[in-house]
Amino acid sequence: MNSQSEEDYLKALYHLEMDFDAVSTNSIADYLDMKPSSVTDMLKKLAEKKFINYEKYKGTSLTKKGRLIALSIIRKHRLWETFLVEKLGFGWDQVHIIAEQLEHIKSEELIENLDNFLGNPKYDPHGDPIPNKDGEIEKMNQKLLVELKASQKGIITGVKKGTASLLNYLDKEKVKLGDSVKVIEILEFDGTYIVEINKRKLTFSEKICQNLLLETND
Amino acid sequence: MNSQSEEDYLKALYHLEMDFDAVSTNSIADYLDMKPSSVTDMLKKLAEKKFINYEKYKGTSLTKKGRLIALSIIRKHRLWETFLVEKLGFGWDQVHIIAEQLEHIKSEELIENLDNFLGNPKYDPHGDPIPNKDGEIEKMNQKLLVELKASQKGIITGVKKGTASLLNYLDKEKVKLGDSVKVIEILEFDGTYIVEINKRKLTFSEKICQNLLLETND
DNA sequence: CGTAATTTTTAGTCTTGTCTAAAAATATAT
DNA sequence: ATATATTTTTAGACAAGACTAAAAATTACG
Ligand SMILES: [Mn+2]
Ligand SMILES: [Mn+2]
Ligand SMILES: [Mn+2]
Ligand SMILES: [Mn+2]
Repeated sequence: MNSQSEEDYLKALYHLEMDFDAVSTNSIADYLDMKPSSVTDMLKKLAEKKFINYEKYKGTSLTKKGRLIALSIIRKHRLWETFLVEKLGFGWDQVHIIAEQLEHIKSEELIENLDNFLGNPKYDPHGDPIPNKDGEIEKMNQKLLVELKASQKGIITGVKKGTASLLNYLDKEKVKLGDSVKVIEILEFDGTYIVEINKRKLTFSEKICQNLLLETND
Repeated sequence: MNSQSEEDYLKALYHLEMDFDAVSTNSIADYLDMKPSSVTDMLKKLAEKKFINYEKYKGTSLTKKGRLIALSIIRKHRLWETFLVEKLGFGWDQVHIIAEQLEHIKSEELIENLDNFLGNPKYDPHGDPIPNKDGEIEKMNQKLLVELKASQKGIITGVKKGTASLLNYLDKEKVKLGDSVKVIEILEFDGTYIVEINKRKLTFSEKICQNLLLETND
């Protein structure tokens, strides 16, 4: 069984991976309002348990195992928030702190019964999608890279149909699904994108940008 | 704010004070499945906070302050149990462990809203009275079935602690909380009770009679 | 490039809540 | 009443999870 603290770290990791390219020790410390040294200690523990990929000084990312745990906590959090608003009459702005505690209650059956009681809601009171019990979560905003403007970010989720060769190209460039992309600059005269992936600057033609799918957070 | 552990100790103290006159270090250790030395440590801390009266080697008792905290935890415990049974469809015997966690969620407003949502119930699914928010709790005229003599009557209000399996048995026999019981005959040689419930004759072993709680009118 | 600034990790401390082993106090029984 | 048994407390250890201060690695800049 994972501790409350471990669960909060994994959840933080999940949210930070959405918003920023690299998840740094300091960003976690900021997010959780803790000191970076405390974060380092916990990262070691989570790496030991194979919940994250962690290399000293190199930042960190969730493993599949870790992501599933994070999603199960987020599922609980959002179901409880829904309960608090729909059934107990709380305002949408009051429920987060309480759900922060309720999300750690241990009982598979409890959360499935709660889900059914609430009528298997798809979204929480803040409009965020509720992951299902297998950790599947609706992709909120799937966009093409070409739709992004300079400084916007996204996570690579796939390519458009009939463009398998693009996958090969990405592979060769060491770009994988799940990698974060940040638009650095868009060249005006031919629509070329300069982007940053894994701290490397890459150049994508307009055609590539028209076929590369991203998940964004707006 | 008190820790989960402190709250569990205070609740244990409250329950033990009901059943026994003096609350010994060992009885608390037994109840909470901990070592007596750990209990001593915690008793010092609770005494420091003025939640208990404690003198080395002399046993302990709750102060008014401590009793109020214990009752507020018991209130939460029983309201959550009621929620789990009434709204989420859990059985009597499944809810205690989950409520053991839920009772520690911190939010005054949460518990008041839950109380209203449930229609301000007076009793939990085990027939135990729910304290109000001022820590007032109904004192029941409760007896064990084994204390009744032939021809006496009572209303089933619950079972003693740690006898969840008895609840299952009663369920199977279609015996519910609130049912009236009349003692028809007590077999002398093994203490078996023949009782009438809902116009049906049932046979209860002595052990069952030692664990079945009734409300009587004397 | 080389130095300065920043980030991250290490080393060591603290608190909470548990434990074991042993000592001290109290209770029981001859 | 004294010896024995039981209960309770003390002393010391440990794990989790936080912190501070300082060292080490990385990144940024002149
Ligand atoms: Mn939380
Ligand atoms: Mn939400
Ligand atoms: Mn509890
Ligand atoms: Mn109960």
